[in-house]
This record gives sequence, structure tokens and C-alpha cells, in this order.
Amino acid sequence: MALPGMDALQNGGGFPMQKPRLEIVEQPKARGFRFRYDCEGQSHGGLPGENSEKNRKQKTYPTVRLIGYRGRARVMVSLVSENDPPIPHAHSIVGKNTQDGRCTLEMGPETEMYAQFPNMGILHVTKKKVPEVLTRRLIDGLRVSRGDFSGGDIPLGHDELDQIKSQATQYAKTMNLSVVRLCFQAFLIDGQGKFTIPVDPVFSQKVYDSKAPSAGTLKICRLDRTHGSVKGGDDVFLLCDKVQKNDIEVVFYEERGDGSSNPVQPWTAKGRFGPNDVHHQYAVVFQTPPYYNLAVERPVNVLVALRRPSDNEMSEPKPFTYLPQEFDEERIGAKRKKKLQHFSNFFGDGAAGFGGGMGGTLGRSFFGGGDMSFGNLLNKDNGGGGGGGTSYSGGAGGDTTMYNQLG
Amino acid sequence: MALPGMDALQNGGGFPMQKPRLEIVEQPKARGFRFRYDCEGQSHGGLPGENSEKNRKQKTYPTVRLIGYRGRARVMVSLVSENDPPIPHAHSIVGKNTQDGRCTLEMGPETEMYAQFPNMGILHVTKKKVPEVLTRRLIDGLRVSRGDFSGGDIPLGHDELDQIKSQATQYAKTMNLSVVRLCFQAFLIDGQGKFTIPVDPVFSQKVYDSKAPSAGTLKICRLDRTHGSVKGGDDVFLLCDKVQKNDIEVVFYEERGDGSSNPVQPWTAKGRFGPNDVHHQYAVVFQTPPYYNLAVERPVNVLVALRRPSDNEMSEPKPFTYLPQEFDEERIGAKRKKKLQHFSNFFGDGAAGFGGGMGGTLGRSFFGGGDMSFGNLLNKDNGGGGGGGTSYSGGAGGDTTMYNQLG
DNA sequence: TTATGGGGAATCCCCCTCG
DNA sequence: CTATGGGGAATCCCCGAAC
Repeated sequence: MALPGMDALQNGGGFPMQKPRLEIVEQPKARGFRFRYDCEGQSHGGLPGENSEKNRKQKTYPTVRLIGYRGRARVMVSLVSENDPPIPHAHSIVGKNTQDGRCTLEMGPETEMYAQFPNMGILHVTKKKVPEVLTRRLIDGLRVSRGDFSGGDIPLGHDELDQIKSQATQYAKTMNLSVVRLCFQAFLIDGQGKFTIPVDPVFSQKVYDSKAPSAGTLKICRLDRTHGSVKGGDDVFLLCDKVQKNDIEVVFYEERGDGSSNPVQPWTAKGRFGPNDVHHQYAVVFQTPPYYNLAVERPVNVLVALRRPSDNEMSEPKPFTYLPQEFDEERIGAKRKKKLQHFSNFFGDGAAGFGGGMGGTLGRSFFGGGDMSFGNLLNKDNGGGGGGGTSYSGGAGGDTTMYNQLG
Repeated sequence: MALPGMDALQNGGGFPMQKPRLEIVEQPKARGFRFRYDCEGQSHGGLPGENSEKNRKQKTYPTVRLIGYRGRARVMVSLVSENDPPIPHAHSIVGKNTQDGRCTLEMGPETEMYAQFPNMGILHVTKKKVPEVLTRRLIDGLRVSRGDFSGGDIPLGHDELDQIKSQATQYAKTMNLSVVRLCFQAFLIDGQGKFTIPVDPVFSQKVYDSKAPSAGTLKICRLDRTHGSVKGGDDVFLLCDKVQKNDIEVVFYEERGDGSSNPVQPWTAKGRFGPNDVHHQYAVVFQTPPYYNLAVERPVNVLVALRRPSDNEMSEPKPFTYLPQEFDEERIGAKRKKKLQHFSNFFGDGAAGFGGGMGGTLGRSFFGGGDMSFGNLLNKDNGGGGGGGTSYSGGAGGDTTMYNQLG
């Protein structure tokens, strides 16, 4: 009788042997999920799948499928850095079937070689503990790379330990704690009934901590007016979810509903405001940009949305209507003015604003090639600067001189 | 030669002996000063005096004066609980001349028996450390009460220590960390040149941590309109400093400038909104209340302010102008309506679906164009149609049940 | 009730501005 | 540059609706 693994690898026999591989059939939802600190307790909901329906049913969860193999296998999910090469992330996966920050499930023919991961919470490690946790992760990785699946400690020389610690400290400095990717690794069962035969890992799309100021979901909650002159310059108060004053824009654009493949670049323009018009991260006071065609004779429906330059995220749009100039003038024309003069001494005040912008990036290098073996972890090459050396710069140099739009 | 203390106590001799007492000649400023955590470092400015001018010079600081005595004395300031009986507060005074949370200065004839305390910072202890700090304070107090001014440890029995700890734990439970009072204690010099003769302590008014959500200074930063109909019901977007949604009101009132002693209770009314109209603590969307006299024929200037019911604090007011009804009607009258018909196909059905919940009634909301002389006087009209009954429900099903005012 | 979600309090960090 | 101030990030706590 053939070993189960080999049998499966031959795909039932007859076909040329196909290398088993993991496929992500449901990505984790990129935005809207909140990483939780240890102190918050667990059970605040699991990371949903990309196609999860927010409101009612239709909950989905990250799911992988093993292709080119039929038999027992174990799938392990862990967290890795947002950028390649993937390095273990300091955050942990918590919830059912988790241990040491990873979540492990078994799959087999009875699950059609699918593995779905509901109930994965992401535990947000505190900044202070990042080096400590990373050290542990590196040691774990090293052990596994040596073929030791025991989960126990492994003997490390002083040099090795020091090296790992310094490496962890290095990683800690640049690790972005508001983004992770899921790393799925499968192990096929071997002749001794142990899951030791590794399949190449696959990495999910990025998952952003919804509580992070730089990654939260953009949302326009309220607008104090939904109509304005084609000439622009109307003040609008916009209430929103948390934004950052140097990384937010108000975008006006026209919907192109006349054909899904319309090649015409639609009109867009930015509301005009400065960092000081962003009120405590929750409101923006801006002036409407002019519509591109001042001569329209009928109201024009366009859309307004928030946009975050640093990652190009956009909010759901809200409708806005541009009113023709003529329309305008009729209202504020001669007759009106006469009336107003009458009371003119009672009024007089207003507001204005400016603009700003910024960004941030990340880069890193480590973890041999694209594969997850930690083997070269301790090799000589980690001192050399050759290669990725950029560090996170988000937040520093504010900018009060650049206008989002000057008119 | 008489002892200096006794001499002084007799006030130069001749007069009947007057018991020396401390008098607070400059109270600490009650609001606007921020308590700082240890981790924030010191030197963020000292607690100012009540009459300190915010902007430029004219800085004042808490000051006491010793009455009924002329000679050397030591004045010690410490923090005590907001309510009587005063118990030592867990926060500390930090800065110059401070030790163990207290600030000590000497005074004498050369200072006219005044002592001014500039540069007192208030160190905000963390919640976790409150019991520990209070224990220390109680022990210190006990030592002093035993006449031991050494500052060292004193022998305590097990029972005593336990008692103190339990007392401290008790206090810790109810201590309000966002309010303190200053406790001024003077000690006159004795025959041995030591400051051991106590004078009755005096307590300042309450000092509130400006960073505490329940005690911060109320401030209206921006209003999206400063004019509305005497009939009320106009939507106003108000941007403010941090408020709490269940402890905030928008108050309209008329200034009574016709005599400082006018006994007439002036008109006041409250803006109408629910907790859900308080946007993340930094904005309030409310409807104007009607003016008491709907028949006025000229605009009326009133004031709007934020008010916190829990402590009756009010913000600086902003002006608001009520416009006569007639004024209103002229603008939205028959002539206008005709014009609208012209564009009616752009709205109505489209408007409803399109609007996505922004402001219910579209009828008048077209007329948003900038009226030059009136600013945005007539722009914000979505509350208009429904006789004030409509609540703003932008997007997310606002709370329409609890109103500050239903009128 | 226990998952699930979310607002905001308590704590901490760091920037700008004004001499 | 420190003194003085202030915004907001990181961490933590807890409530109210949905099961």
C-alpha cells in the first residue's frame, strides 16, 4: 500500500505529478476590522472574508484550498509583515485553534481540501513588547526550519541568540503595527502520520487595523449642504469619521454612467481647505471647487468623497448638485439686494481655508527569497545595507503651505 | 529680646493678639490648566492665577498672604480633594521648590508677608497608582501630625499600616482625578528657628483638569450659519472642542445690555438635537429654537453658547441673528417656486434616491447660491419645510427620540 | 446571555510657536 | 533653546444592541 501522501501527490496516479499548492479562495477583508489589545479581552469578532456582507448573514471568512493533493493536511495561519519579503509580524492571531499567535486547522477530502478560518482575532501587541515578541517569533521560525515541530525550546548559542535579538530589534524599529498579511502554510502528512511535508506558503492581501488613524475607513457622515454654485467657493461643513489633517482630501467627481467602458477621463476637482479646516479629525470645512463647465443651464449631479492620498483610499461618495450660474444670479439679483440693504448693518462674517498633504512608505528586507524557511536567518548577510533600507516616515513633516487646490 | 514669633504674634505689641491667618489673595485659575502625567515631562507651564491674562503679559499666580503676623514663616501648598472634608489628593505639585508633591516657600516682612506660587505643575497620577500614593500621603500626614517634620519614615505598627492602607484604598475608589483644591498651610518660626507653629490651613477654589472630558473648557469653534428664521427649525452645524454627548446643550439667549441691574429674566431657549447629533465629541448638529417673538419686523441679535448641565459651565457665546418671518417668506415665496419647476426633473425621484439621506426636503435646498450680502444666510435650508418637526437624519438613522427641547 | 461592535476615557508622545 | 501650549497617537475600558 502506498503512503497516503505519495498517493495523493500523484493525484490518483496516472497524471504527471503536480506540485501541491495552496490557493486563497477567500481573502481576508482589507479594511474595517479592528486589532485588539490584550487588555480588551478576546471575542470581539473574527476577521471576516473579503466578500462578507456587513449587515446580516452572508458572513464569509478567510479560506484556502489545497490544490493538487487529496489527503490529510494541516494548515497554519500566521501574521507577516505588509511588505515583501514577508517577515513574521509581532501581532498574534487569537481565538479558536490558536497557539503561539498562529491558527491551525486540519483539512482532508471530507472538507474538499478547503480550510476556512472563522474567529481569528488579531491581537495588537504593544509597542514596548514588539522586540520581545519578535525574538520569540524568530526563534520559533528557526526551530521549525530545523525540522523541529516540537514547540519546545531549542538550544541556541550565545552568538545565535544575540544575533536573533539584534535582528528582532531591527525589525521592531520599522514594523508597521497597523497592517498585517496572513501567511497560510500547509503541511502534508508524512509516512509516520506527522504533518511535516511543507507546501509553499501563500500570503493574503494586506489587512489594515481599522482603529489606526492612518488606516481607518473613510466615511462622510454628514454634509451641511448638498448644492452649490457651478462657480464653486461655497463653504461646506463635512462631518466624518477620523481623518488626519495632513492626509485627507475632498474630491468632487462626475459619475460616468453612459457605458461601462467609457474611455473619457471624467472630471474631478478637489475641495479647498487647509489643515486648520480639519476640525479635530472629525470635520472638514472646505470650499467647493468650481464645476468645469460654468455655462451649464441645468443643475448637474456630481459626487463628493473623502480621499486619503497616502494610500489612495476613498470613502463612499455622497451626492452633490451644482446649480447653474443663472440660477444663482436670479436669486441674488437686483430685487433681493434692495431688500437686504434694509438690514445690512446686522451682518458680516465668514471663513476661509487652505490645504495640505503628505504620505508615508515602508520598505524592508529579510527572510530568504519568497519562501518561508528561516534557514538563512542567521547567516552573515544581515549587516549589509545593500537593498531595502527605507524606513517608515509617516507623520513627521507636516505641511501647511501646499494647497489641495488653489481654485 | 523677645522671640520673633511671639513678638510678631503680638503684632508689634499693644494690640490685642490676633490669631494669624492665611488669606488667598489670588485664587488659582479654575479652568483651562492641564494636569500632566509623569511621562509628559515637566515644564509645561505653571498653574496660573484666576486673573491671569491668557494672551500676553499680566500673568498672575496663586498667592497667599499671612495676616496678623510679621516675621519669618513657611508656606506649604499641597493638593486636596475637591469636597470637604479635605483629604490629601493623589496628584502632586511639581516644579520649583517642590518635594513629595508639595510646594514650599518662605515669606517674611521683606515680601510683605505675601507668597506667590508660580510654576506649580499638577502631576496627574495614574489610576493604578492612586492607592499607593494615597498611602504615602496618609503616612506623611500622620507623621506631621505627630510633630515629626523630619520627612523620614516613622515606625508604624502592623495594625496602623493596615488601617492606613485600607483607608487609602477607600479614598482611592471615590477620588475624582480631574479636580483638586490647593491647600495652603503656614508654619511660623519657633524659638529654635524651626517652622513648627501651624496656622489654620485654607483651601482654594476647585481647579479642573482641562484635559478631562467632563471638565474641559467649552468652546464653539465654528458655526455654519449665523442667521436663521425667528420660527426656528434651521439646521446648524456647530464645531466645538471636546464635549460629551449626554452632557451638552446649545443655549440661545438675548443679551440684556440696557442696564447692569435689569431684573427682567431674559429670554433663553435651547437648540434641539439628540445624542446622535453630537458627532464624535467635536460637532453638534442642532435645530434653532424659535425666537419668543415671531412678529418682530427687524432682525434680532442674540447669542448662542454651549452649556454643560453637569457643572453649569458655559462657553463664550457667538452671535446669532434671528430674521423676521416676513423676510423669510419674501425669499421663498411664489416667484421662486415658479423658477424651480423649471428644473423639477432633476430632483424629486432622483433626489430621494440620490440624496442618500442627506437632508430630507429638497424643495428649498436649491437656493444655496451665495447671496453676497448675507453670506450663507439662506443656504442651509433643509430644516425648513416641515414646520420644525423634521429631525436631521443624515445617513445613519439619527436618534430622534431624545431631544433637549421639543418645542 | 455571550459574541460582536464601537465610542470614548486614560495615558502617553511629540509637534508647533514664541520668545 | 526652553518655556508654554496643544493636537493627536497608543492604549485601555466599558456600554448598548444583537443574539
